[in-house]
Amino acid sequence: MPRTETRDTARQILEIIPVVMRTVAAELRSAGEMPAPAHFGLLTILGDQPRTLTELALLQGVSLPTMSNSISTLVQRGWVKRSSPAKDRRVVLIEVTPLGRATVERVGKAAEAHLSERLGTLDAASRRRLRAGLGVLRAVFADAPPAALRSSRRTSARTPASNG
Amino acid sequence: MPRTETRDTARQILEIIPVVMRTVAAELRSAGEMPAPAHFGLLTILGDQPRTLTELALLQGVSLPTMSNSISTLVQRGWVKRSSPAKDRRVVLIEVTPLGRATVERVGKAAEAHLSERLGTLDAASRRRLRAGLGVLRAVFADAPPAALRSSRRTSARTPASNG
DNA sequence: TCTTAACAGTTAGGCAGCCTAACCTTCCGA
DNA sequence: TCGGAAGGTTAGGCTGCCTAACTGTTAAGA
Repeated sequence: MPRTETRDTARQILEIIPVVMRTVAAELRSAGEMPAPAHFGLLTILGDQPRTLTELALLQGVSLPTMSNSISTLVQRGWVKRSSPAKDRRVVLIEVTPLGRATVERVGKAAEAHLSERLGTLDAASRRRLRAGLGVLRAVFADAPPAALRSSRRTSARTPASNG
Repeated sequence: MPRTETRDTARQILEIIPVVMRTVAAELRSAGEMPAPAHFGLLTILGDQPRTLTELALLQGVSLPTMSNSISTLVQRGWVKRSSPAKDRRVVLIEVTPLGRATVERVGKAAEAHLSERLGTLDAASRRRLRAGLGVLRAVFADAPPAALRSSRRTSARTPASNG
């Protein structure tokens, strides 16, 4: 990609993502008993299979303490539960509860309701572009975490360059 | 759009946006003296023309106190300055400083550098899809703020349905 | 076996963005 | 002139994110 095009894309991301984030967060807040946007992906990941804290931190790109605190919040609300396999008592396995599954479903519906208002004005082509673009974003930022799964932790689970 | 398609899009947004947000935030943090992601759009808006606090809050979809605090931060760093027009001394006009402009430029370059690594693996078609999708996101979330510019404030600058 | 290093997670402390409630100042219309 | 409306700021609180420091568990080597 030409340099200027990359620059432009970078600026677009910087301008738009925070706005989307705020909007989504506000809508979830207003919908009552909902997971924070940062926790929704977590519940979705856990919907597939139980995971350890370290795996989750790597997958989401946050530090271990942050993930530990996030999970504590989700546990408090009854959406996931911790368990320690007898095999290796250091690790903590996180599983989603039935209530957690129901909540993901509920959030999906609420988000759909809010979003359908906004998406209503779009033509079919724009909706297709939106979905395609989200797919690329996922590929770039979620499916291919920078240096995850082989970072050296103890300096956080992030890529070295990302440390504050 | 069919109901299930909207639902799916909503979930995609809920899963991906926070990850992108974290990644971008981490990269800006690691780059040193940079505006928070939430402040970048602000500087960009002010690059066009000076604005009042209320305008900025409406455009960005945040409450007036939040905008006031954000601006205080930017003032402290020397990126914008407050001024009161003699015409109406209630209002506060915010202008970007030369340093602020330079910073926007610097952030653009830093973001480009980080992003180009990630975007490097994409083929031309994917890059096009990414840009197109960002354009739609902007149209949906930024260019058409829900009920802004005609909300009744004192209950915040947000749309009534968005209040916590 | 015993000691030590590596590993998984938690706790403590701190920063930033977001919110509502309450407040101050300025403007304007009756 | 006086009271309400309008533009901002301050105070207090929540959450997510971080690093540093700590606890408990496992594994490896003398």
